[in-house]
Amino acid sequence: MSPRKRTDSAALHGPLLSWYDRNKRDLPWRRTRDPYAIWLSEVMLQQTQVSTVIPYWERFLVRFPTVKALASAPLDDVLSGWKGLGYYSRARNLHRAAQEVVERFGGKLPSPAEDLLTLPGFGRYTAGAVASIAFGEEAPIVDGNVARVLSRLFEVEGLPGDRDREATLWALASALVKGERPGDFNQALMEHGATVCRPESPLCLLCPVRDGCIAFKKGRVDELPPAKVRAAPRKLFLALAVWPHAGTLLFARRADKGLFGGLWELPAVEVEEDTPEAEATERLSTTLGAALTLEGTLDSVRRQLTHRDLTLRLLRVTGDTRPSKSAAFQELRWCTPQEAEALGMSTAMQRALDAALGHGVMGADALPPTPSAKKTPGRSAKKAARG
DNA sequence: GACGCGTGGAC
DNA sequence: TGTCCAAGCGT
Repeated sequence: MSPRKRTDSAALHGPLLSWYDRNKRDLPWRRTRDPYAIWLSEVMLQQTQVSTVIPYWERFLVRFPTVKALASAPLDDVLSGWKGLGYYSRARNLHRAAQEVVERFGGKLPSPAEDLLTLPGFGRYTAGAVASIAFGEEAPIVDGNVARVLSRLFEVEGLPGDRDREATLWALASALVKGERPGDFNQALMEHGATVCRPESPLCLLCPVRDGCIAFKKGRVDELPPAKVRAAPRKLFLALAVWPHAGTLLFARRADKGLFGGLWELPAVEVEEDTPEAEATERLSTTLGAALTLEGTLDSVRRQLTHRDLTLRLLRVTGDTRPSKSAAFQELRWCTPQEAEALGMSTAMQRALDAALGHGVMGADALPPTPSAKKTPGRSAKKAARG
């Protein structure tokens, strides 16, 4: 690090911190000093917007108030608490990490960041965030916000993922965080990126560190950082078995790895776009180890993920022998629609289930779909949270 | 180092 | 409606 950069670092720390004190949003995890609650917020915020996280964070803490409570809860309950939040391996890692914290550290999150890094789900960012915010350690962080802010301030070139670029950003963040209130400073950097130094139409006129910003000086704010190149989503077609019996439907738990890992679903097999329904039914029969009869088809449910273009085809089936286990799934279970609400399930599968129930597959005397399954809750809370 | 992994909001 | 994105981690 050159002397020039050190000077810049010192000149940025104070202004960003005092800007943060005046302008920070009132977010619920900024009202606690509980390391566990702060940790939870950091995990939920990975690749997820603040407004989405707020209601999840609050509900999750009511349900699992301490590390020990989380560690002793069944994974199914944890995944159910995570339902709809996405990136479900975060929930599995969080659960495993809580158990390790109990076993290895007596139920209290360890410090420094180096120790946190040994726990599942802790990468360099999350370890630095928890270490600085919860424990006051001078640990650097670089997330998408910080990368953008520092790229502009210091005119850091390179695409996201580039080795030299990442090293430069971490070195800058490391130099900058030295000083008073490292946790608040790290949050100031992110808050600044989220609200002022935004990806699109940054508010440079309101920027507290504009005078030191090389990109602003050179008119390159719109060029830095370069947008990451995103691969086109691949198409994925799944055939789902909708198998009603005595007020229940058959559900299956997916393998832990991969898409929707460990979550429950209407039993699914991957098919091709042009796979005939009869053949899809055959494959479901094989997968479930039970002879199925195709009774009819319901609509398809489409769902756009970042990396997948998902089409779920609902096949209404019956069979004489009802399986209770299958080699293809971790677990099978016959559940009423009400019982299914407590299962960890992706939003995509929830939509498919809602569609099936909406078509009356349970028969006339079945319960109607519950209101909670129909629309996203908490709209007003989300709006209020935007800064 | 590249890729797989979700979702709802913004525009 | 389509497109892009947002406080990363694991493999």
